[in-house]
Order: sequence, then C-alpha cells, then structure tokens
Amino acid sequence: MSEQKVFQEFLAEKNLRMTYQRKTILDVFLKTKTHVSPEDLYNLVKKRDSSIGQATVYRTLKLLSEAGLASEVDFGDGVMRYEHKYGQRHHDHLVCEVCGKKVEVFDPLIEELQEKLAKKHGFILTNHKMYLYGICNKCKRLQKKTR
Amino acid sequence: MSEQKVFQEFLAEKNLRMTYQRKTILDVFLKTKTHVSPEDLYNLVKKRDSSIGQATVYRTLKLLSEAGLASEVDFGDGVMRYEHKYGQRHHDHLVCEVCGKKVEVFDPLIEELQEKLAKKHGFILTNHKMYLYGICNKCKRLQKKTR
DNA sequence: TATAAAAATGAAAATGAAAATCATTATGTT
DNA sequence: AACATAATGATTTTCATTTTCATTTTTATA
Repeated sequence: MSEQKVFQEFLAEKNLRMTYQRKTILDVFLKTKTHVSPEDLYNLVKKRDSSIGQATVYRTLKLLSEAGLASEVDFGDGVMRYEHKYGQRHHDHLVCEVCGKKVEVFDPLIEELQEKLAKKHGFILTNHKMYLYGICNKCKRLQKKTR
Repeated sequence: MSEQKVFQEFLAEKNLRMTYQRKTILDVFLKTKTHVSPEDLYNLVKKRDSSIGQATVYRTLKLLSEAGLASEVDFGDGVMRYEHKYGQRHHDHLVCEVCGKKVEVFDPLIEELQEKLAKKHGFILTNHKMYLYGICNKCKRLQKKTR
C-alpha cells in the first residue's frame, strides 16, 4: 500500500481530512533522504507552494508520526528530526561526535535483550531510543595526523 | 575523593574558580535524590540562598557535567535533567509511559554489544543514550481492570 | 597590601523551537 | 445550497535555555 493511501486511511479513521496541504507535505517529505527538521521540511515545501505555513508543517509531521509514516529522531541538539518509517526496518543511530556523520544500525540481539531487560522489571516494552555516539574511522585517522 | 574535591580539581585544571555559589550549588545538588531539572535545582538553591541566580545554576550544572559529577538525562519532555554520576555505576532508564515511573537499568551484555556494533561500523564508541519505554506492572493491571 | 587582570555573577533581555490562538477558508454532509 | 466541522496561515505566546553586560569577586602580580 502506498504511503498516500496509508495516510488517507489513517485520517479517515480519525475523521480527519486529506487536504491539498497534507498531500503536498507528505509528498515532499517522501522525497527527502535523510533526517529533516520541521524547518528543513518547511523550506522544501515552500519551494513547491509558498502559501503553505510552517504551523501546518509542524502539525502534519505530528500526524505522519501517528500514522506510522514518520518517526521522530532526537539527536539531542534541540531540534526534532523526522525520518521515513513506512516500509523501513527499525534501526538505531550511530553518530560521529566530530563530523556529525550518522549511520543507521541494527542489532537483533540488542533488541531482544532490551525486551528481556524490560520484562525483568515488570514492564512491557513498547518503544525505545538508542543513540550511540563515537568517533568514525575518518575522524579517527585525522586526529592521529594532527597529533 | 569527595565530590567537592573533584570539582575543585576540575576547576583548577581549567583555570576556573571555586566560588561560594558553585560550592553551594554542588552541595544542594548532592542532596537531591532523583533527576532534577535546572529549575528544580534553582528552587532548592534559592531556599538556601535566594541571591543565587538561575543563570548560575544553569552554568554550574554544565560544569558539573564536564567534571563528571553530574550526567544529563533527556526523557524527551523538553526539559533537561541531571543525576549524580560520581561513584555511580552507569545505567540506562526504563520509563513507564502511563505513570512516568522511572527505573534505572543496566545490562552488561547490551553494553558490550553496543561497543561491538559501533566497532563493526568503524566507530570508537565514546558514549550512548538508551531509553526504554513501556508499561509498568501497576499500570498494566489497572488497564486490565478498566477494560 | 595595593593593584591590576581575569573570571564570575545576577538581572534582564534575547533566542529559538514548538505550541496555541483565532479569524478566515476549505471540506464534507444533509 | 446550507450547515457543521475541520484545517489553514499569520501571528502571538510559551518556555527552557543562553547571552549580554554592568558590577562584583577572586586571583595573581607588583
């Protein structure tokens, strides 16, 4: 099923409307490759239709999250970012603290252990956030040179 | 070594000064039990000396973080929180999405796998954030009742 | 000990992301 | 068409955090 279709059904379910703006914002969002902030997306949307306001972009990103089409990524720099979720496998993020490079990572065993860890404390795990911070290969080499 | 001593040495190292305000703020911070926001701490500090300003509390918390005495905890609700770090074992957090209950958790195997995962991608791991979200035992039972 | 230099402080203002407000417009339903 | 409901965009507001800046405190130096 297409993302537009998923969104449509989500909206219908909630008695919300598929509007021209929402369609446009989803469309532009789907064309993005990396993690976009609401502001990033607003700037992209403006190019296509400058009459669309940034409040609507914020609102629509929230909806896309709820609909399972986008997921929030919080690298801790004070700006929320969104990435595609639909049809994407869950993954976490590995971030280089020097150059900011971001790698999507996944380890099924970690996922499993998280589940177990939660269960051990009487919790049913619904969600998690994991961010690994380090220094990437490139920056490691550069550091050696300049030292 | 006492926390005051650690702070003192950290400041000396950086050519910064141990002032009455910093001493007081550290002292009050050490008396806290859970995760405090800068505002929480500011309110506590005010009780002891109402002349200390909140900018100084913000500034000092930053320093305590750098000194390894406090660590930042970001539950994603838009407020930074700080917890004791000195002499505490590293741990992650398990949060109940219903009642907000927070449990400190630790799994050495997960830690190890995180290291490996980073290495696999050519990174040297320096740090990580892991937050597990779920529903705690209590809230689970309540949900069943009301259904 | 005086004095100069450097750092720290508190009050206030500035910042910036996100949310709320509200008058207007669009959409869907009888 | 007429009505009710929802959505929109511009703007304002909120709120945590940061910055500014004049003043005060601390430290190093003469």
